[in-house]
Amino acid sequence: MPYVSSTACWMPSGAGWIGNESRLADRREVRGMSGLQESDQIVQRRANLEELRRLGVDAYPRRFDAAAPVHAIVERHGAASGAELEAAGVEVKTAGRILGIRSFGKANFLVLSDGRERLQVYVRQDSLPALDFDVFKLLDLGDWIGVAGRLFRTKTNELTVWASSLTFLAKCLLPLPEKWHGLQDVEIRYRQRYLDLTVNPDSRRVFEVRSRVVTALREQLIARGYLEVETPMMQPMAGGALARPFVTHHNALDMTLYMRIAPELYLKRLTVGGVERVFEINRNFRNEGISTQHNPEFTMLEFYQAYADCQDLMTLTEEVLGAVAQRATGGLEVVFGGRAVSFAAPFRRVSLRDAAATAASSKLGVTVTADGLRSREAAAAIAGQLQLAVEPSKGAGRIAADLFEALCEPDLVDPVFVYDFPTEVSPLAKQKPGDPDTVERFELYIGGFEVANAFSELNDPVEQRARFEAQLRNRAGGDDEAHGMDEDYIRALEYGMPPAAGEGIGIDRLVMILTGSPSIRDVILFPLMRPRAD
RNA sequence: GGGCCCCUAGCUCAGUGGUAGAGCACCUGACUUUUAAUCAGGGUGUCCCGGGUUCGAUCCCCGGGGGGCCCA
Repeated sequence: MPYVSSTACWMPSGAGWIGNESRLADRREVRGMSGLQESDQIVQRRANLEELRRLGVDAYPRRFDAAAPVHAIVERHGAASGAELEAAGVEVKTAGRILGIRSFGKANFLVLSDGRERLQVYVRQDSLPALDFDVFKLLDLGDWIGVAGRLFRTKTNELTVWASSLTFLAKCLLPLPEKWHGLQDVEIRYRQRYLDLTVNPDSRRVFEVRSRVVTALREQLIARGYLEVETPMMQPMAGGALARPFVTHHNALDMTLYMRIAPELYLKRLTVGGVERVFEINRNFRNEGISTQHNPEFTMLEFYQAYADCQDLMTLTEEVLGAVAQRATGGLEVVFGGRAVSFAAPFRRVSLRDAAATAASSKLGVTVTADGLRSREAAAAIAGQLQLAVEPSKGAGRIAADLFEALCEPDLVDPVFVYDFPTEVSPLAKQKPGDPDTVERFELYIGGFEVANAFSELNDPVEQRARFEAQLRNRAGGDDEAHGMDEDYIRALEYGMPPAAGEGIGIDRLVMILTGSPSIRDVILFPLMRPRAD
């Protein structure tokens, strides 16, 4: 950062400022000596700030009574003709950041933005108090101002505020990205999201859709009688999913804590406690790689419903996601990755082993059936053809799940429920009657990746202990994502958990699809980045 | 973790083994309904960092940093 050296602009007026000319001269000297320098644009902006203070203007005032935000004015009067505006004599008072200045001497135009809409302001010397016009002359792109005046339309039919007063609200000391191309550099867009939001209107829209998605999900569940709760994000052991946790430490208790990888086991404890319908929307943390579909912290909705099973949740999911898509985007159809995606119910349904067997048969030219994948030898042979790692600790179930991921996932664009998961990869789900190798579980795929995961919850404490013990054997066999033994959770089950089904929905991925965003980092305001070595 | 690609002005991007350019932004001037305003003049830079090769490196080589995409 070349421009952090001077603190002069933060000092009270006159306390340390040495004037623009000498400042410039100073800079030229400094350049050769230390390498530290400020661009002319920053010097100019600081000079304008000091000049404002010299005029007696409070450069950082407390408040401003904006009667309406810019977007409200545009929405309310955007359709009115010039004659209608003139007849009505519409006075407005609003505020925002200046994103454009077109100056003609005595006639001047500003573009004022509230982050959602832009509104033109007409500034002419003979319509403003003298001081306000002096302030106008010192404005830079990016400054925050308040404006009052009458709405009219220019010769080119642009809705415009004819300013009768102009109030300085805050200074922009650093130059903004270019107005036409916006901010393209994804690294700056993620690291300095405020700049992205300032100059790229599409970025703001993504996060407005995201907010509507979360609101709609919450409303859908509350309307169905669910209770919203918050459960621990720092846990003595990280369970409820197969993933590596982040580790931290509590000093006063001198104990190791893990950032949660899922809220599942706590929400199910609430089911034991008689909360028949419960949900939580919050962050999970998984210590794994970063990709266009993975951020180390991400937002999940998890919900549990007593007396329901996996099948019930398929229906519920179709209803809820349809309502969310409608609410967030205004329709059931979106385009993701250049392909149409429809949220219209019913969603297609296919069993995991069927999907894997069909894909293996057509893509690899082998003959394999869903039942064939129950044999470890058959499954391993196919995995070998795909150069997938087949560790000795992996049974037929894990290999079948690997095959499904490798062969099927990218093709699942329209929503599809993949059901009947191997028990081996589902330590918390209830087995199918008469089929101990398979659990009542589905994952919902949209746009080529997993968006939701649900199952009939295993509530038999003896079977749960056996599943945890199997996981411990996987861990001993080298699987560091295997689940640990959670005695406290088993004790809760021993008190009796009603039959229940539960589901998790990845909010970030759902928003990616609904906004057509190719990377999860486009829908997370501040994605994790390596720190810059400044 | 592996492969490929990127890093040049505030931003968007060109470019070359001879110390760097355009558009916007910025500065000076003109202009009373413009809107990517226009016109005239002005280039504002640690070419990501550190080594190496070379008379000379932003460019070539090696190492490092940050980012992107694909794969695991």
